[in-house]
Amino acid sequence: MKKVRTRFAPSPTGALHMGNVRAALFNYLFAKHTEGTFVLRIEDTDKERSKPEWEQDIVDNLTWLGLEWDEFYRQSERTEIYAKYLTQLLTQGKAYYCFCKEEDLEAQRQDQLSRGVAPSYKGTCRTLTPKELEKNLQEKKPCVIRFLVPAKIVSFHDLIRGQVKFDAGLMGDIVIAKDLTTPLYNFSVVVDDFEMTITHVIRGEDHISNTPKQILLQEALGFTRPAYAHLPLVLGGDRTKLSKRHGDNSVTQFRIQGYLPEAIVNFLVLLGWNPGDNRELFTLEELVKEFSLERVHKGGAVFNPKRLDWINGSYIRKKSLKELAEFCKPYLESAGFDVDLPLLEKVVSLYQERLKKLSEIVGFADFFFKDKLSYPKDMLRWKKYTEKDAKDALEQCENIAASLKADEWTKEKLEQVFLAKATMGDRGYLLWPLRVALSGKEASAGPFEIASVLGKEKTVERIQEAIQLLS
RNA sequence: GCCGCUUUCGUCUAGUGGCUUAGGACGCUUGGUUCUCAACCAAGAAAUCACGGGUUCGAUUCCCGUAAGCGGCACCA
Repeated sequence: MKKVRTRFAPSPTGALHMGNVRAALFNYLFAKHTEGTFVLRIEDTDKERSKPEWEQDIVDNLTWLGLEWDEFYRQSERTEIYAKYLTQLLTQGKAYYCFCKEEDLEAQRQDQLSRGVAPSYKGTCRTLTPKELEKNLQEKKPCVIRFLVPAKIVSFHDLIRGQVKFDAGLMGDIVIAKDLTTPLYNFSVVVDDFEMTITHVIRGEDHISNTPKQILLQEALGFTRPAYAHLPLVLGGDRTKLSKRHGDNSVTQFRIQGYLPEAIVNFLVLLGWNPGDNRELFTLEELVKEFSLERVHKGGAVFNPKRLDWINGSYIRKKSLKELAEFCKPYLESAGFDVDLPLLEKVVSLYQERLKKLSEIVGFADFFFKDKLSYPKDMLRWKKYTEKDAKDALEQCENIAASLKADEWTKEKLEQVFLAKATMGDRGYLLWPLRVALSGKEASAGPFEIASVLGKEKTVERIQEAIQLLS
């Protein structure tokens, strides 16, 4: 059997977004599943809209996600190849120059639309005589190159959808290039997929109506036809195609918020695919082993951020403390804290199971890095107890803390000693004010956990500050 | 408007004619644990399988319509 070759072909006209990544991922998985080749092809034929920084964004994020490509191409570097095939079509009479003005075309389109006909080019320049053509070219009239679309029914087998049929007679002669050195999407794709011997074209469903155009072009050029698989769309909450309207869905944005690459991959693969059993969590390697196009869905899937959070949280819980500390460090630093890694490891151990995304570490654990805490006095009071009770509890804490030796300063020992020595109604009587005094928050890790990380000196200091607040 | 695709709990989905009183996960609710928040455990609510008609002894599963939704209809990709 022929070796599988797939490609991910983004255009660098914007940041890589989640919809793109899902397409990239499925191409990657399908190729790697059969030990095939995964090609990254930058489709930068649109000179105005393509920008190097967007290409960089694509490259960086794919790398970060672990979707490494085996071959890399840039369409802007392949103009001679397109020119060659363009000339071929022109000389064979399968393509022709069109001198129609854009505004005329637009008027035509509007007219067709209002009459309820499918808008398509009528083929005015198809019948230009050689003399007219010569004259127009000599006068350097603005023109484009159109493909003479044969009026026939095009049908193809889609690996996900089965047989799909289109009537090419309805689409009119499409523009395939602005000139010999400026090919357009539908043309460059066909040439490249052939030249790069792509065996499987796996792309979003939004390309399904481009497929017949590309097939006709292949036939005109004498190319072989790759297999097609059109993926269901990734949708926003309103069930329309995921786009800027739904907010910033760039990979970079998710990365900044502290989503892990393995979580993004795991989340995305489950949008339109499943292994057929109840498993939910997969590594990229497992996915490579399990993936198959047969199990890909037909219907679009809504991007559900809550589910991403859950998956991300479960990956965060799998990280070692060392890794997690390193991941969290930049967030605290950009919040203005000086971060010592060994300390951070301890801090992170308290919050590992609470984090849904790395950026949350700042809101959870900032109090470990602050010199002075600030919180309302009333926060120290717990439920039925009074401020006086809180003060009493804290004074007991101060005494107990002061009595402990430095080498006894562990979570277990602290808990044991505090609970044994203090006189209290219920645990909350002591634990709530102590926890608030140490963290300045209504929700946090337990007071003894915090104290063990904070150390004796800082713990006593914060207890005293709380007492003062209550005095 | 035309062409195409799609349709199982709010969401992601299992399900390939009887094993289904339609299963799992996220989210949600309640309880356990508990000083709080998470995590964890347990329980619960949540889908007349879009609708109508066939085929069949029997349809979520097969066929045909209808509806709705979405996608495409560029000198963007």
